[in-house]
Amino acid sequence: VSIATVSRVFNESPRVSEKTRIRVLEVARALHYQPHVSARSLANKRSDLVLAVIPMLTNYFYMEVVRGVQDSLADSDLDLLVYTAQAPEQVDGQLKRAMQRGRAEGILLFSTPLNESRARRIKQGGQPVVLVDSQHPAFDSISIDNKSGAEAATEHLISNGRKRIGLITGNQASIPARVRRAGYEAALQKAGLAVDPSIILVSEATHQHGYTEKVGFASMNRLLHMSEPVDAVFVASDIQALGVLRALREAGRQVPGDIAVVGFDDIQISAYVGLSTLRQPMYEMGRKAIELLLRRIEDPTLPIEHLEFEPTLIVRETSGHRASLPDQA
Amino acid sequence: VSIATVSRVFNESPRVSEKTRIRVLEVARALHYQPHVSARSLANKRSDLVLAVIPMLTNYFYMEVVRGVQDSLADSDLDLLVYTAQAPEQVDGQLKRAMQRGRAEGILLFSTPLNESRARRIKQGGQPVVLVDSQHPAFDSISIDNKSGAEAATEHLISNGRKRIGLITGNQASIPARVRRAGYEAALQKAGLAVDPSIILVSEATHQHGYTEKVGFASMNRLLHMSEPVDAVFVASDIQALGVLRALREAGRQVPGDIAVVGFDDIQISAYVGLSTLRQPMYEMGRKAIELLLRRIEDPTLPIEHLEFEPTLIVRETSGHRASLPDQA
DNA sequence: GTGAAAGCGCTAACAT
DNA sequence: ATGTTAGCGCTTTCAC
Repeated sequence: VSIATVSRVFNESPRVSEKTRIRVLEVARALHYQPHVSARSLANKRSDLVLAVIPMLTNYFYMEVVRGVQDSLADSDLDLLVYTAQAPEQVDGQLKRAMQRGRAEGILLFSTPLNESRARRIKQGGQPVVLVDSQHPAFDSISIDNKSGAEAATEHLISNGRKRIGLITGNQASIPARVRRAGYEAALQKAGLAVDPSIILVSEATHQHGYTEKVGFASMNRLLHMSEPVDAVFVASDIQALGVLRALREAGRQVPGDIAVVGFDDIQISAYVGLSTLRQPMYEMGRKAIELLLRRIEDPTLPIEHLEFEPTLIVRETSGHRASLPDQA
Repeated sequence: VSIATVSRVFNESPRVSEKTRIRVLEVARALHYQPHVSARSLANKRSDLVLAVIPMLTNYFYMEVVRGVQDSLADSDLDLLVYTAQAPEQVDGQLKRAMQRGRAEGILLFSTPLNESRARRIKQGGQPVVLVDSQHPAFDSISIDNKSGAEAATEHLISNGRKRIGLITGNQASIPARVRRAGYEAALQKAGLAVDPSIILVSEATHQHGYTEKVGFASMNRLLHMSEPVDAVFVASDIQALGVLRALREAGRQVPGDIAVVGFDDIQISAYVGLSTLRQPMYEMGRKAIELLLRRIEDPTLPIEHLEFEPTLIVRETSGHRASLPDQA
């Protein structure tokens, strides 16, 4: 019963005889011995910890991503330390806290646009970082192709025979909001349809970047009171789309008869209300994020990688396939 | 520029002159010096970590509780380590992993019924543990009063003038499922109504203890095909209630006209579909859980505390107040 | 294959 | 008010 030997046993060193190995293990169990994590990590210079900095964990999108993260992590001996904010403004604080803890194997940073100062601070930490749902040239990232998603949504509505398609989206301070708008406009132009700014409703709200049920409700009502009515709306987020549907219901409009609606995100509720939308492969993104992070931890010299997932169009009741007239745009 | 002094500065010891304090801080910042967490915690014998073992983090209930937990933690200097399972069977594994990490300040164990062997193993760990959404005499716990909630739901239906109230609940292996049933029966008896086993539908499913949309759908259909129809259903979980509502819709029944429905949990979707239900104060439970844990950490000799929250009835559209006939039961 | 000993970066008691 | 020193519990050369 030595001491270095015990260490060797617990680290599965081959340089220990089967006999003593078993003996040590037995005694350890009898004594309820547990190697001390901090001491290990001090001697090792590794922490077995992955940090996740998440705005609004309470969001279905993040939950699902975290589920993927956890599943991936389960195969390794890494544990997950979660820092959540209640609002984007708090992200910086949580990030600082996470970086202070330092010495984590790596950090997953969710949905946080990186300006140069932020990027520099993070680089300085010297820890591997993977960006989830945002991008920056200096870091590995996992994101989704918002533009092509928005295009797909809009094209779907066009091929449904819709002629006047409105857009309801979030605050243009949000990058996804801008990109989704770009995709919408691109699809219209590709189809030779006019882009009419009067039916593009961009939220001015800062709370949640305007991605709320309320904003959707109000925006749809504005759209309804316009002289030249729309026959479809692409709503850049499902949560807003819920408000849109409520406005339509209260106004007595048929969906998709009078007006078709397509959202974005495929949050959990969407399936229940029959909302057509674009699904992001959230779980897969979580798995991939850890994969990227582990790869980077193993070899920090690897070239930076940007993975972009394609959202997939889910057609439900709010945008049923219309008896399509021959398309003579 | 000493060394112990630096330590003192970072631990805000009063025994250091303002002058050197500032000088140390400056140099530290210039050098990007960060105290090493593992070394601290080794010397300190404290880890600044709280562990949470959660089955199915991806569940709205847990998310909300975790939100409360995180908010409470934000005021302290503790961080949250999350262990999630994908299924109750995995909880043991995750719990073991959590206990192995050991040396956490404390553990929050969610929704995990403790048999004696499990309880003993946990006690052995010697760490403060707070049970959330379960109970055991040997540990502090936070739970909700399922019985009185179920009673409230049933009484609400009775006072609505409903005469024949069915019950749809989960697998009786689940304690909440059993307790909610007991509450339902108690309320009926109190009102002098008969308890009819033929309209009490208990799920046999093991997956999620039968708390799924599918099970709700199937159960309601069975209820619909009985000779003596019900005029109300108390569904012991909102997720099942969603299935119930779908079954009703597909059968062309009016809600609450023909049949009233009350769920339990108040998951996020419930507000959108107008489901009457019982809300658990999830966020508050999270905050309280940390409060209890911190108290216990500070003074392990404190008497064990069991906090029981009352769920509150939320009346929405699926159980509108009927023009109530004079109650002459 | 096993033990002795140095050291990981910090804290805390002690000394000054 | 500051420096010196002995651990905290482990890993890891380096001997044997």
